[in-house]
Amino acid sequence: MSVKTDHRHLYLQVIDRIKKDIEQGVYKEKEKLPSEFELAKQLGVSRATLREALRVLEEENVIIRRHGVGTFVSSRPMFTSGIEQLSSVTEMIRQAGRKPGTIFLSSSIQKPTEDDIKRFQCNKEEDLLVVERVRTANNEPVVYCIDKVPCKYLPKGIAYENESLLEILHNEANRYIAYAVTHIEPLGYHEKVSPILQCEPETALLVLKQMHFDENDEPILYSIDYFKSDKFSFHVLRKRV
Amino acid sequence: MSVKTDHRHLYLQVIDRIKKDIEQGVYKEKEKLPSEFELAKQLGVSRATLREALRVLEEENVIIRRHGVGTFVSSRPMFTSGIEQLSSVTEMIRQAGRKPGTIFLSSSIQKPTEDDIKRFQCNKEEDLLVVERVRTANNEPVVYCIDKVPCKYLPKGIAYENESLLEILHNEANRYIAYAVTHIEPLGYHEKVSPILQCEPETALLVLKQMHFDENDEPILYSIDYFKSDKFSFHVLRKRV
DNA sequence: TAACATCAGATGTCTGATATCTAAGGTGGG
DNA sequence: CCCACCTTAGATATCAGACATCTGATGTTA
Repeated sequence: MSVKTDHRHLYLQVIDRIKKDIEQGVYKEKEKLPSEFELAKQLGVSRATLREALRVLEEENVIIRRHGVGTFVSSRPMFTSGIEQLSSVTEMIRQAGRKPGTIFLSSSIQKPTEDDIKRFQCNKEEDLLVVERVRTANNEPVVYCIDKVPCKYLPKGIAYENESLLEILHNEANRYIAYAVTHIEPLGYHEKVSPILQCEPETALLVLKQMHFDENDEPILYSIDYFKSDKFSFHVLRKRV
Repeated sequence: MSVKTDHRHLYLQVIDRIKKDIEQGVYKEKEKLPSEFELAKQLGVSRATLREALRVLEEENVIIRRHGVGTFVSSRPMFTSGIEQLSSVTEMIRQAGRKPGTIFLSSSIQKPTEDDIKRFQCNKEEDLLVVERVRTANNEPVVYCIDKVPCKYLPKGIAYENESLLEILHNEANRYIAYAVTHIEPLGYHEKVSPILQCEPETALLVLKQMHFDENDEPILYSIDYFKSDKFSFHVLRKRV
């Protein structure tokens, strides 16, 4: 084990450990895991804690459990990718093995629209910072972004040009974005955006409109991202209920 | 309690019970739930079982737990809707309060393509049933569907025109679709599909390409659905990892 | 008034037990 | 030889009760 102690809850560490073991091939697809008793002993945790971790992994479709039989690695474990996972555009580009970049277009202070007031649960006099950017991969424009965030969440005199907004919110304002509700729309052609992204006429756009919340469910950031569909691909795991 | 005993696992019943209580307003948004000890006593289960249920509910963003403080109803509990939930197109239309219908275009037996072989893990001589349909809402075409399913999963001499494919697979072949991996793409204009759906030139399409699996992770059904974007809206809850 | 100490109550974790399910193997009658 | 039934080992499901640790509130003291 490494020297640095992990202060996160035990069951989370167990989840990560098991995921890592599956990814690294310690347990292969469809293979049976050791029994709960045995696995708990190996990991040095109680069976109850191990079971909480397994319950989450089952929920995430990483493993399959059968009463009286055993626990198996799902034939299609899905850790990564997937639109359900919230990651910054920068991260997506980097994971695709490209060099991320940003072209800064504009930033302004605006009053909220009717929809903004609903979204942020704010009053109509509150100031919003609106930032307009183009994200590039290997210097090629791939995403057009508009971000709106109430000024009260931001420290004054920050250079939005360089850092990621998520990072500024986290580091400077101590607001950690925990999840987002994302609306998905297709767009054939956009008078302003399509030329910016140098889209061929037949290239459609995928629009993600996202309301970001922090751990306390406070609405922090609203963003609209236009993705060039020939450069990005999204997928979702859909479960029957 | 009802007479019929519930043979599903206890923790699943607890999950449903708590969800129902939240939906029916027994516990309101942001409200604190009883302590685990108290709640377990109320529900007549052990604390360990209750905790497994709470762990899943936390994973689904229905509740928020804070060590040493308590368990709270999320301010935005999301049971329903959302693209992560796998439901048939018929169901979507019905939930939107419209009358679902189907226009049957064609069905044929085809040999699998290269991609199909990979998808279904079948050999190149296996027969696939390919069905082509248009789904309507209040008699207006809204979705164009192509479904591919290996013939071996289907009984012979079935009328695909009327029933849902998912239902046929469930009732006749005893194959229950448990989940699907869905790829999302935008499409500006499709030479064949756009006219069928009577799309205005500026109306883009959202394409969902879905590989459906049963409980044993066997690939059963591949479908491509073209949604008119002005009639359908999708959203996803994205969590940070 | 501000920093510190204490305490109640909540979630986190552990231990060890029993209940129930499943697959496999044995056993006997046909 | 085969099939139906029984038994059993081993796995997950659930339980009960204990202790550990964290958090927020309250009280105390310099």
